[in-house]
Amino acid sequence: MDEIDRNLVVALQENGAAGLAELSKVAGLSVSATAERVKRLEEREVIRGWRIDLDPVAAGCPLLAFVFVAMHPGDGDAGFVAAMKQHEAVLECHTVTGAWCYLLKLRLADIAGLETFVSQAVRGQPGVARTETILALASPKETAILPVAEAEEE
Amino acid sequence: MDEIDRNLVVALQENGAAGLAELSKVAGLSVSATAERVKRLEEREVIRGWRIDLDPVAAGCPLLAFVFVAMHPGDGDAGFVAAMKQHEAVLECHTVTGAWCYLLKLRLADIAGLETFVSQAVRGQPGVARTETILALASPKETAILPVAEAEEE
DNA sequence: AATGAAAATCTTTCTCA
DNA sequence: TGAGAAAGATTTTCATT
Repeated sequence: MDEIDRNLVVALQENGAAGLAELSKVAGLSVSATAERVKRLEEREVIRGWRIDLDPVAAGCPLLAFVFVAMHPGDGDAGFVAAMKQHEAVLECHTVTGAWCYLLKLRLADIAGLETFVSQAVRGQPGVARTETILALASPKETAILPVAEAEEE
Repeated sequence: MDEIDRNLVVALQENGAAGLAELSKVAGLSVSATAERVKRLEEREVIRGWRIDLDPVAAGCPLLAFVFVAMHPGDGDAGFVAAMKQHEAVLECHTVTGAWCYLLKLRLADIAGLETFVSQAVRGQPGVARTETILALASPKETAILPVAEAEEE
């Protein structure tokens, strides 16, 4: 990750459909050298994949909720984590500091779907002790674009 | 958003670099008809943009934190929201139900950066009454791939 | 590693249904 | 709105520095 890779990655986060002609200007390299750079970023899994930014309303999952989960101590959590990974509605599952064990980020069609999901898919899991559900009423900002640190050689 | 659009969007969420040849198989249409479909999905802003999935460690922002923010009543929050939108470290800013006003999702380089950011960029904002910071210790799942509901005509 | 040009591939446009 | 073919653009490969 030198300065050129950094510039490429910043440009591709804004516009993943940018062509090599455009990217070569960003990189200050020829088209073929730029293509080689992008290929190596993929090989090193700095770029893990290519995605689209999809409108959640159009996708039919306008409801955004966060769910804190506390587990009974002692029981392993592997089953719980595996279950969360399987559900499409679970966009994120983090282990967290503080009073709770997990924080989930969910996207669902509506409140009825949330009710069903939390009571069955989450609270139905073995080991779950308590949950707390928080609804997002609005999202002034929601991006997957990461801040990219200044270049440090790798 | 008919069944074909839905299939296209599901395929593109998995692989945004899929070519029209591959997508036309998914859609069950010719290449040109598929190209027209994708173009219309962009025009209708169902597809809002093209992105890469970037490794946060390689990007230099391995630390993930959630920050709850309570505001003093009465003061407008427009300034706070505008400030959060400007900061790259703030990936998400949601207004939420419950005891807090906002939930922020932050990505930063390290704990020192988090300390500085929360005390200055967040707690330094006019109107902020209290904050609570939660660290993610691990993220068994973190995706931006949305669940796409069964087709409903638009 | 990078360049420039040739070759291969993919996307876009256009006509017709 | 879709299919197929031609035209145009882009990506990939390769020889060279």
